[in-house]
Amino acid sequence: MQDKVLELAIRRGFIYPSYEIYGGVGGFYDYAPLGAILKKKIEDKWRKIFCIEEGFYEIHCPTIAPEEVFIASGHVKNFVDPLVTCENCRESFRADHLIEESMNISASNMSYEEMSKLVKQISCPNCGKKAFGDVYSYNLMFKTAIGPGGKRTGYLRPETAQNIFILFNRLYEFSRKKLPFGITQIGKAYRNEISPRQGLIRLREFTQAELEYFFDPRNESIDRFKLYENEKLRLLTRENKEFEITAKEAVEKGILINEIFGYFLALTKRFLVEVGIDEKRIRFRQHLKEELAHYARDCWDAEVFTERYGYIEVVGIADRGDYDLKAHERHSNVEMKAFVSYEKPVTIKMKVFELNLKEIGKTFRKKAKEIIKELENADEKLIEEFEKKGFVKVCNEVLDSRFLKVKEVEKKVHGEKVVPHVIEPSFGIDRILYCVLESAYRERNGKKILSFKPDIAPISVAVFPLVSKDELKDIALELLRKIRARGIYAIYDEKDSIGRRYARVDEIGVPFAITVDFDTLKDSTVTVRFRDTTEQVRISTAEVVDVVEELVNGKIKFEELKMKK
RNA sequence: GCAGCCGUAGUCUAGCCUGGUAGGACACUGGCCUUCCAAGCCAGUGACCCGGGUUCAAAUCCCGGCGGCUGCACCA
Repeated sequence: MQDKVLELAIRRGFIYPSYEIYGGVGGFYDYAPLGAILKKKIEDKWRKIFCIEEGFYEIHCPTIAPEEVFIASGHVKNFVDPLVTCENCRESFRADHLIEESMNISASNMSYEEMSKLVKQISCPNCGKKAFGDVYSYNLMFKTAIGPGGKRTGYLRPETAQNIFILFNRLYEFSRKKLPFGITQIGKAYRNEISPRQGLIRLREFTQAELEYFFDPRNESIDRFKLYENEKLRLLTRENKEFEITAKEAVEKGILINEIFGYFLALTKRFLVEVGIDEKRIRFRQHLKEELAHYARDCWDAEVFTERYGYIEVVGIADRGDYDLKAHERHSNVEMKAFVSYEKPVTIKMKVFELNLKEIGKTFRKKAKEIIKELENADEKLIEEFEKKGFVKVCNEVLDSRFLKVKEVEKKVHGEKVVPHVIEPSFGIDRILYCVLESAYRERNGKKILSFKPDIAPISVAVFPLVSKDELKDIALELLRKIRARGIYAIYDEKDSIGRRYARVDEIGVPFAITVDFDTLKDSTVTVRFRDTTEQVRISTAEVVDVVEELVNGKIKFEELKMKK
């Protein structure tokens, strides 16, 4: 049986298992009407915190990419598990783990052939027989073909990040060629999980919200850090120590390697709290060395404690260093660097080759271009060699003083090119949405309530006539129209008793209900009811739309409204 | 991917062993009633996961698939 939260989410239209009429497919969920609004509100909260307030911009890119992208990024090679299956009992194992455990040697750099040989000597931990087949790789990326004929291999992206790295030069230009800058993307990513389970926790198609923060590796401070430096963070370090500490202290003590980590951990916590997750359930866990992704130098996961699944990872904040930009530089032959100016230009004396281009051209013809390039980029070693021997060998040609000589030049250097480093907070929106649902779930007298924050709830307001009579209905419908005109999601219901209608909207987490009753006809006031306490206040029909808008936006709280009245 | 258990309206479930008209509760829809927290009355919609086999006859027995749960394995 499915758990209560998932059951409610499916029954009341937050999510549906996908492709049900054809038997369903594991690892895919539809966002139903209420879930789609909830997801959008969570994403908009993320945009507010990680884009608008930070001055970072969001981009949207294709979800299909040509093979080259993931060859460069390392996903084709590294996004795989070497598996081996016992021919006797059909049990599958990670081949490298098997070898490491039973032979006590490191298998991380072994080829599949080597592993296949070794694995034959190992008894199956399940049935005890030596019956392992060959080691095969299982790549978690979905493969597809671009265009007719299947000539060009493509993959569905396993993370949104690569698109941003590929666009580095464009985005650097857009950012007025200044570090640091941040670019975000909210979009779908795909991983062909071996066994997706646990509802929204492990999906084959999921939504990521990612920020790539590009910075000069020699300057790891971040101005805005002081805004969040006193935020308390619960950390679980690689050494398995768990404690609470302020962001500032964690950086000062070197637990977090720089202010940027401190800043994004604090910002992440703020986001999770603002969508309605209890801060007591949030912790940041540092990845173990062997757990790190192929691109990561360090990584802290934000984990949320759930009743259903225990601690689950909802955010990964990774220091990707210069791994990705360098990888794409190498594979695409496009330079991906930022120019960082020095505070003052530096004058340096250096030796360079002065070339006799005419002579080189005449002598080496077509090869000249290549030779010139080599000599222009010559390093100290080569120049030294020339000074010692009187000639150098470049591109298999010998060049002596007829072609070049050494001269000393003074150069004013204004700065240098650096490959920016990247710190990447990456959010799993679907998992966060589950945490939001679970955090909001309550039971009251046997009735189920989703106690969303007012600005996160999919439907913000319900409007009811106390009983289904025309004179009350007309007023209620007019209020409904006015509320909707403000861009607020509102619903109307006149069926069944008022108590039943309150219960119905409590179950989908509508925070406020307006009821038109017989007093409304006398004094033009209506009641506004708050979901979490069932308390009511009377507000004039003239004011109620403004008041409700403030309540929904969180500008005032219901308790404050109650005090005023 | 392996193993065990499971799959009946929107939900929870009876029926399955022992083959023969699939029953209930809640929810939902229409109507009546109803002056604030799942009231009542009347009427109604709605289901055997898919495919194959056995049989005169399959929700029920058998096989395969799909899906779910649990365990193992995996999870950047």
